[in-house]
Amino acid sequence: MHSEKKDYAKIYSLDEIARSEIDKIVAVEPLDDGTGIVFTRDDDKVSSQKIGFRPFLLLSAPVFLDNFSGDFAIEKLKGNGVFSFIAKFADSKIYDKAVKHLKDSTGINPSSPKSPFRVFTDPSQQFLTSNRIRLFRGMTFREIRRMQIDIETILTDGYEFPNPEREGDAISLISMSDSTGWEKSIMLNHPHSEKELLEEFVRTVMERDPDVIEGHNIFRFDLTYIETRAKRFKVRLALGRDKSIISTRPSRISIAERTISYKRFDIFGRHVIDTYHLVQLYDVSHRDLTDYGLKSVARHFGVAADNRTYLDCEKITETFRKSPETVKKYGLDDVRETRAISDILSTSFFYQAQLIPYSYQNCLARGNATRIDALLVAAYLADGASIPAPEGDKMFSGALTEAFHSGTFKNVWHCDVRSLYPSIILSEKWCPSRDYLGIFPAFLEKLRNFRFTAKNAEKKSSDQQEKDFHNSIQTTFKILINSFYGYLGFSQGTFNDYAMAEGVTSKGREILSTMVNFLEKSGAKVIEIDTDGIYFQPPENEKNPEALEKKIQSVLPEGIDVELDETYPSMFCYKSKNYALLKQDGEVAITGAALKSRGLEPFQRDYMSEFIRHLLADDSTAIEKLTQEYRDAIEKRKWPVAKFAKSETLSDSLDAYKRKLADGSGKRSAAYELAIASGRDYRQGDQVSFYVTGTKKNLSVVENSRLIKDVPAERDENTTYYLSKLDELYKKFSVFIENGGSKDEIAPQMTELGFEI
DNA sequence: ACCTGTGGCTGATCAC
DNA sequence: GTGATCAGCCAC
Repeated sequence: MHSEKKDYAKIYSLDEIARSEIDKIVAVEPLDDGTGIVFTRDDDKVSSQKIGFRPFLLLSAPVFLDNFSGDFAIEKLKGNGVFSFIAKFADSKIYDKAVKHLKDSTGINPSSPKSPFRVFTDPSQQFLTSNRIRLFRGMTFREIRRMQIDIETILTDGYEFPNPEREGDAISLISMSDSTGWEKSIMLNHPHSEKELLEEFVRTVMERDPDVIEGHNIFRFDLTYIETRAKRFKVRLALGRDKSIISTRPSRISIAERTISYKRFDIFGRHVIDTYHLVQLYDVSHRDLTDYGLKSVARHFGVAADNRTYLDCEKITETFRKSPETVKKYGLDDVRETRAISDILSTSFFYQAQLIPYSYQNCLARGNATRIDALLVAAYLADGASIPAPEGDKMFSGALTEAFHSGTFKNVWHCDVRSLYPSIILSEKWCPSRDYLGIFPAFLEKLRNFRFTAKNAEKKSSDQQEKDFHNSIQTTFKILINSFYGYLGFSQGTFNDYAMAEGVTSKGREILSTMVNFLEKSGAKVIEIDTDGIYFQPPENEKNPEALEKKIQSVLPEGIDVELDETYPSMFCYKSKNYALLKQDGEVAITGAALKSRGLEPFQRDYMSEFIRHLLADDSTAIEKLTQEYRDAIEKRKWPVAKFAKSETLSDSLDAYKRKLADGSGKRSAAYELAIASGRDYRQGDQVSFYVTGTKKNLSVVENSRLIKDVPAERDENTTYYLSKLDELYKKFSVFIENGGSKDEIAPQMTELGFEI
């Protein structure tokens, strides 16, 4: 056993935030008979126990259930929350009837903001909340058993993409592995038939009895495919811990501005995790992945299998016929990479599930603010306290951001405030207006202290495994801490508080302004600011960053900590939120949508990146040479067409797009039109890569574009169009080329920065 | 059934 | 051509 195990509970005392009456729970399954099953794991042994489950709902007054007959009890909750009565039902059947009764008798939908009753639609949330239990308490990530699966398929001759509905397609291989290092391949013709292959798969899952099943794109591809084939061969996919069949329903996950529809699979007593979702969630905050494919992501995290073979769908069919062993190796590489990616990305969700009353699978599917809400509401109910209703949506202002100067600058320093918004909330001792127990600030403070402990433990630890463990905990708390501010402005947040949200951002603007004013007074040249950070040239006589940090700190309020973390030989500032930095080690870091957006064609991104590199090095000759090279390459079609292809994500389904066009609320878009014309099953969230054809400089892109996969033998990308794009870029950035100095563009005056120090 | 926030830049379409 | 509007992506 690792030492991390025994220390864990003591160091972080998660009980202070949410108690769990039972340890080492790996899954819960509420049933409809007034009980629920709790699965616990002790090393290799999984046990189950039945405990009571009385589904509940909240009411503003008992009168709403006066005419409802059924086995239930109403209790009064303390405090002044609107929902001050809790109705507890004997079982879910009665509960469901009561919900229907409330809807019918009042004509009000419980999800409407003015509803006099509140229901929690997630049964596992109710079960965890009402029984005061949480998943995984007292366990470390390596103690649960996670299985990875991946399938390969055979294509019917003449087809490019797999389709389980086609008679001639088939699963050729199921590759499996788990967190103990166990691996297995089930191959077509080894069990003889595809039916036997599926049966062997079901047997193996039940035998290995994993708590979690993972896969890359497992919802959209692997499980969907397996399900369809199993139906065809009448194989029962009895993968549940109660031998029940895997179930599905349409669901959605929202990741940043995108909402991805997917077919959700649920397995009784287990969790299904898609690393494809994990990868996209990760990319929201990091924005450093080129694409979300398994191989490319594995490379990005440095976990790609050694001597990996790369095969596309058609190749796999052919290769499988000739050399099944090659495909077997390929499949095992896939599950190993999936496991490695999940090791990195799912850990923080595992630890969140120890606090939040959601199943592990739901912890991933729900958003940050929703998870915080579940945590806060559970704490109130655990205390027998009434629950307020969210306040109505209001607009409020955010952070200060501005580029005071544009051009290139030598010797640029950066400072920022550590966790600005959480620090403001804590140092001001602010509390959301309806949080009468003061749980919001109390939890925020605890989480901050836990994180501090975890960071120290990580630093002190010499054992890599222990270091990783503390780092996962640290990251988990960081995510939760940062969600607290956003929660204040969340329209569905039970304790949302727009005035407080505005107070936080306003104080943030004041603090940033104080810093800017101080720096300018000291003789620094402030270049760019955003929310909590400042890029500036230090005062001429200032050589010591640490000394300056102390000076800035001295003008800030108690509890607000500034960090002068880096100095750069040179910076190119383009516009607000768009700049490039030359680091001490020679690396160039580019920030901002205008300079590195994935929406740009690769040739534009590459050109800008090199242009900026030369700009930072003051090398105008290289820029001229670069531009000439690019012109030449475009004219003579020296690059693959992919270099000119835009990749766009379809944020709507094709049907939704058509509907918007039809009712006049939408505009035509090349990506959607091409997706529709292709006849392929494009869905919301899919990527479309296309390039512009034709010969004219100005033309309608919608009417002159082609999918990248349809490039004809005779190249037809519109060189005139792309040359003009290059010219525009050159024009846009060449104004910043100047011999030996910075071209200082218009410097908009600080208008809102009226805080004197 | 699902949902953290605001601020900012750019290119494409479309009405004028 | 020009401005308004929108979608998409990004910073924090």
